[in-house]
Amino acid sequence: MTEIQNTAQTIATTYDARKIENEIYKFWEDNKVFTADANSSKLPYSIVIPPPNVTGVLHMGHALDGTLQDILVRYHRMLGYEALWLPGCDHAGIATQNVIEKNLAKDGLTRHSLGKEKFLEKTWTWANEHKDRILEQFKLLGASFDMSRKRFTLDKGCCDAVKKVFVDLYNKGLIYKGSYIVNWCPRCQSAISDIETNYETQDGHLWEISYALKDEMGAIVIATTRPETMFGDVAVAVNPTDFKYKDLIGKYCVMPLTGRTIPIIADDYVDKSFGTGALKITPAHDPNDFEVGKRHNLEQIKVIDEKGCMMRNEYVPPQLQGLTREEARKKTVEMLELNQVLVRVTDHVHNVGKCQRCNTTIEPLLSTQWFVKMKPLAKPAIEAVKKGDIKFIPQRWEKNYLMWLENIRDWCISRQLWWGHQIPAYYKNDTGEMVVALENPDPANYTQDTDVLDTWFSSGLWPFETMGWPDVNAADFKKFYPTNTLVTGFDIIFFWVVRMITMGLEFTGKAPFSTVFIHGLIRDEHGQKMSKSKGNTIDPVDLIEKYGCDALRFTLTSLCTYGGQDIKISDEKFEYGRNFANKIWNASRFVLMNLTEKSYNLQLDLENLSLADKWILNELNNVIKIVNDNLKNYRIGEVAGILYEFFWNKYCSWYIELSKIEKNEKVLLYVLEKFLRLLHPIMPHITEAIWQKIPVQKNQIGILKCDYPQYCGNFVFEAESKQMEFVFESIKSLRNLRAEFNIPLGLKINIFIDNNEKLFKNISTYLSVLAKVSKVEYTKTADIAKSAVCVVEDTKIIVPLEDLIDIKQELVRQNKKLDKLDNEFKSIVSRLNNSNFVKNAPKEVIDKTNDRKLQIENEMLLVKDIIKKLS
RNA sequence: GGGCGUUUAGCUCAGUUGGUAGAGCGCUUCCCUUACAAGGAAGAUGUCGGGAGUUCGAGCCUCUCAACGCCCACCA
Repeated sequence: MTEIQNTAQTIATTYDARKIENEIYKFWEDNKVFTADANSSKLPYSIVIPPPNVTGVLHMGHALDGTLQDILVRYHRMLGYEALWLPGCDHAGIATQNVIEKNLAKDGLTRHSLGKEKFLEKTWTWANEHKDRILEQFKLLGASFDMSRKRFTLDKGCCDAVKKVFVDLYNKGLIYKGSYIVNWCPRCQSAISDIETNYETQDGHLWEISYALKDEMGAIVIATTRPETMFGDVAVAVNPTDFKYKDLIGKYCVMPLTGRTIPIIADDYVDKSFGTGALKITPAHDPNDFEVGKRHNLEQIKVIDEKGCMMRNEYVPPQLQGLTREEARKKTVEMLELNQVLVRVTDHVHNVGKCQRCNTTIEPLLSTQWFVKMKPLAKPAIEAVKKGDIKFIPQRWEKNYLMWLENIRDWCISRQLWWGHQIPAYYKNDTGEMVVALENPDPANYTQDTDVLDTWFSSGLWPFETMGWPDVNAADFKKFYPTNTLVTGFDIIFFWVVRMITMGLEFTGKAPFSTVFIHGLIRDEHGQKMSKSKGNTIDPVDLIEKYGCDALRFTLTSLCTYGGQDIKISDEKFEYGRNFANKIWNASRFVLMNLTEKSYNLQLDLENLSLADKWILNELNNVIKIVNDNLKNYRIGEVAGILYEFFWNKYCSWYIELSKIEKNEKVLLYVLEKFLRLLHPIMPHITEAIWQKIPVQKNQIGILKCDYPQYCGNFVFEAESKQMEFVFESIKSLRNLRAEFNIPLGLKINIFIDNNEKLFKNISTYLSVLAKVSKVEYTKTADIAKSAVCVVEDTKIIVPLEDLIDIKQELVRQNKKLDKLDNEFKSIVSRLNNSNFVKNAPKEVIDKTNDRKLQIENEMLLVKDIIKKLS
């Protein structure tokens, strides 16, 4: 009895995932094994995390995204790269400010009643408290973060980077300030960008309103979905080719309710067939009208304010002033009706812009904002993908990316919030003269712009601002930038990926990563997006508690497809990973329990390998090759499947079972150890835990630092593998036969074989244990009248059954088999008889078909022979 | 309006250069065989959405139709 056996026997039969996972993660942390060395001579491999919001709690999306990143990082670490996974958080401007404001509202406060200074103080306190929470949760996933490099988008380094980028872009003329129509959220009290606006289909109306012609009889009828904006009208537009209105172009009309006079103009933009063919132009409250207004040098009249209420000015009738947009619409319609200028109302379905953050209806509003000129920045970003400097996986996302960039519009980057990077523009207190600079030129006389930048402005710099940039000599920047792979969901390609690529190319001259690995979104079991309001969320922390982190990781990984399809999950699906973990645990327990001291090393004695040993080594070697190929090509789901299949159905079901009969401890251990390494990136804890228990001299602190297994020519045993497959087929056939004839397990059987005498002699002990065969005899003349027969390739396995056999049943069984063979035979023959097939098909295919034909022919002969003898 | 995706066993889905279909779950029968009942053995189940085409050969390529889903655009 050895010391190790004692140890192994104390291992519980059911895998206690949480206990072991916590121990193992602590072991890694205590030994600081995730800290990357910028001075290492190894090749770098780096990934920056898509920084989760400080407001966030871990959700399934993070779990998937984090697992995939961790797999890549751990794999490359084992391949011998200096691997860095850089963690951090995003300050998440609007999202965070909304959370704080909501908290204030509970106490009846607003940010304005609190004041900017106090509000920011409160927000910082909150952010500091929450900043580490989500990263701590990521650790529950087994994330091999380098926490020594943890970053936050509002830390000093990021602020410096943001300021430098802003100032440089401004000096290059790529940032400008101007009065344009923007998407305004009346609730957030801020401008938002185009992609932060979501459109929602709503039932509405189309109101047709009559505008009287000036100085003559008649009127022109316009159609609008937003009558309340009419007070900002500056023209009525018609299509220049519209016969109906040809004579009115250049004339004037008088607006109802206010009596203001506006011109009738012609513009191609107007669709003759929509509505009445006449369109009111409101440049201050509609993006299209804004463009029309610019073309015709029209005035811009603002009638709705930043809160979404009617303004108090000369254009808005007094009874409407101060009303909300919704109230004003109702009232305007009433007034129009009263004045008998409302010609017609029809139902009309249209799209309404909503704020991505708070779902408030967007007000297109004329406003002075900061913009980034995107066209010049987009050009190199397009090139980088077209040239292949950056590759998307799956590739189809490239099209999406290119189409968006090719049609890109300027990016509104200023937000009227308090929480974020304040814009580094300073205005002279007396003259208002503006200076854009890294620092305030003269704090006594200059005041900084109060706007802050879009959150995505700072996260767009993430891959290099976290590496020490703008100091281009920073060790991390030199070693780990550009990063290798960016892992994220498709939902933030435009928000984030595009910005990182454009900014990275502009400021570092290099693409920030070479591969963008896009995965699907996690959905609930019905395919619905998970959301708190729907109440269909699954909490990854709950899953980890219930099934274990490795189980969660394994299940998620196995559900990933190369096409990056969305992933539907339900609680029960994680039993798959948990069961696998338990299987690994118990198989390892078996191996460790059966190890004797002479096998306390991982060296194989290649001279003394059995058929089974060679088979499993050959299988392992193939798996090693396929797994490496797939990992390199981001086919990670495939890897999970291959490792599961190998371990469960090859190693456990056959090799361990065979080893109970005839054992090669060294091979048993060798294969297990290699398997643990192969699986480690996906299931890091259990593989580490078991590896630590293997009683051999180790030159690494943990499995995470071990080399990843590589294909080796010494372990190619194809012929032996084929033989083993034949053995398995034989055993399976005999088991099947036993089941069909209800032969109790306790009853051993004798068999006769008419071929492969030597092989069967060799494996008689296997047959004895695995198919309960007591005696194997070779004969060409067995009497099969009272026997059941299995035909396995070129061999008849004859099982004399005496009174256990029902001849009729056996005849049915054999005929069924013959039918099956005959079907395949016919199809093969018809193919081979087809001269075009023989002429056109490649030689290998024809050879293979011929081989198969011979094999089937042979089997059919054997089966026919049996049938003849039985009848 | 433009683009993309999906449609394969009862359910959830794989299927990588075209060579007569796979997994997990579920189901049926049997087994607590000393690693594992979160287990073991045996088994059943599919005109691969419809149609046409290319090909010796199509789940896979082309066209077309249908259903569902997503993204972009925003005719007021």
